[in-house]
Amino acid sequence: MRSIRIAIFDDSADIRDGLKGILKFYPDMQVLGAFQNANDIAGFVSLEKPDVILMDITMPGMNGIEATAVVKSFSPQTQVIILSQHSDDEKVFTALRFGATGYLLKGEDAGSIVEAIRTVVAGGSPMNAFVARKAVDYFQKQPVQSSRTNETADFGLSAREMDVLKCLGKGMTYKEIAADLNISIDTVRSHIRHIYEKLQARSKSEAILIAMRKGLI
Amino acid sequence: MRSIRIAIFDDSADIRDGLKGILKFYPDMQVLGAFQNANDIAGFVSLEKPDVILMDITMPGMNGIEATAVVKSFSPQTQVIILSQHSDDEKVFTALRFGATGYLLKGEDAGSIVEAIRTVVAGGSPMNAFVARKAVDYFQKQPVQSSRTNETADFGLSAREMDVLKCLGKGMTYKEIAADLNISIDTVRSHIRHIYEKLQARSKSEAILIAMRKGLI
DNA sequence: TGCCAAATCACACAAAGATGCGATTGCGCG
DNA sequence: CGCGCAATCGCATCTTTGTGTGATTTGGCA
Repeated sequence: MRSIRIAIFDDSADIRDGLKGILKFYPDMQVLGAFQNANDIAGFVSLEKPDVILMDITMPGMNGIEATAVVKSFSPQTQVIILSQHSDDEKVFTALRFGATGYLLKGEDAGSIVEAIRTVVAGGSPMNAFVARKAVDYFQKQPVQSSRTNETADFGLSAREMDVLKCLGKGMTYKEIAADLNISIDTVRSHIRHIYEKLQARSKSEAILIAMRKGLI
Repeated sequence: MRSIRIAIFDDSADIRDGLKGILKFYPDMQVLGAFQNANDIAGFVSLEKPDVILMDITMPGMNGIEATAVVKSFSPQTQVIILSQHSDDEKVFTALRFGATGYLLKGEDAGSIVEAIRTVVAGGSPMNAFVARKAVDYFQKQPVQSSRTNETADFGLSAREMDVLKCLGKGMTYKEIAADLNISIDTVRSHIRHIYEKLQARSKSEAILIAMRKGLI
């Protein structure tokens, strides 16, 4: 069986060395190269056309997402597995849209990495479960509005305030929110006032950013 | 720690018994019941509100997808893991859209099932890699445009526009941005206008949300 | 060299949002 | 049974934002 030809792009030498060290134990995996940035990735992939690329998402210069797009344009058959620090990254979708096939989190054990490489070669998409959750949530756009109970803990926000906050998180205007929730625009104002107090925000933009950071939306 | 309360819906007695047999070995997993069809699922979930349901996708009477929708409407916090024979069906999307959180193939080993249950409880989405591939392919259906106006690539945004966008991404007002970048407020307006055109946004909130989704900030 | 695009600024007006100061209703809880 | 709080709504006022319609300068490049 032909060995799997792999390239690594990551700005951390530790990660690069770690990955190389792991893959060294597998005779059917051949590391073609490990690079600290993706600036010359076009030339490399068009020359080598690796089977799999392990791609860090944050690198100086060209980031992992742009790099993925470049890879796919020069060597469509190359499978890109993104390695990211966080799962709460909106970048998941962008990376997938730009052609990445797998999405792992740093800190997966060695076995997972190797398994992921075999999986992409076999035609699957190795996804960290928490990353996958982002994609799943994407499919479930419609809010399955639930508990009318006022014990929505999270930030002291009531259920209704959460409804409004979710609307803010979709970029809706006061008017749209009022229509959507079947209440008057003044009630929307009222809820938003309280949301601002509780989240210590001063504008819609701030409220959205805080809510996202705190995982409320 | 409270044990995880689980229900099983599958028309095959072998599968039901197999799953029960596996879960019996884990003291923190409690099987509330195992049923051969989902016809009475509404009453059951509204009464028991299980933490996790293992749901076969093909059952006589109500199928697993409809059943999932019912479950989520009566007990939104219940996590549904679909068990399917094949990964090559459309049903993946439908099931996810109707509220399923995990999607496994029959024939996963015992450890995977147990791990999947723990994963959904922890807030992740256990997905078989080949099922995940379907979802990934879905994201890649919408192809990407590569407009290269200025070298800042991403969305045709110029370097200065990116500066302004990053400020937006911090929740700053026009006035604050103007001060921060040492330009007049009208110049800020001007840049934001162009950002809105390029991102197809109509407000700060929308611009921020789009920019985050696309990985620009 | 002449055109273009980016960056800067200006003014005016309309729309949206933020805030201050209310009011009423209905529900749970001590 | 009264208290508090969530949810609803109203109005007034000011600030911020969005948009239409301009202008000037500068650097690149065909």
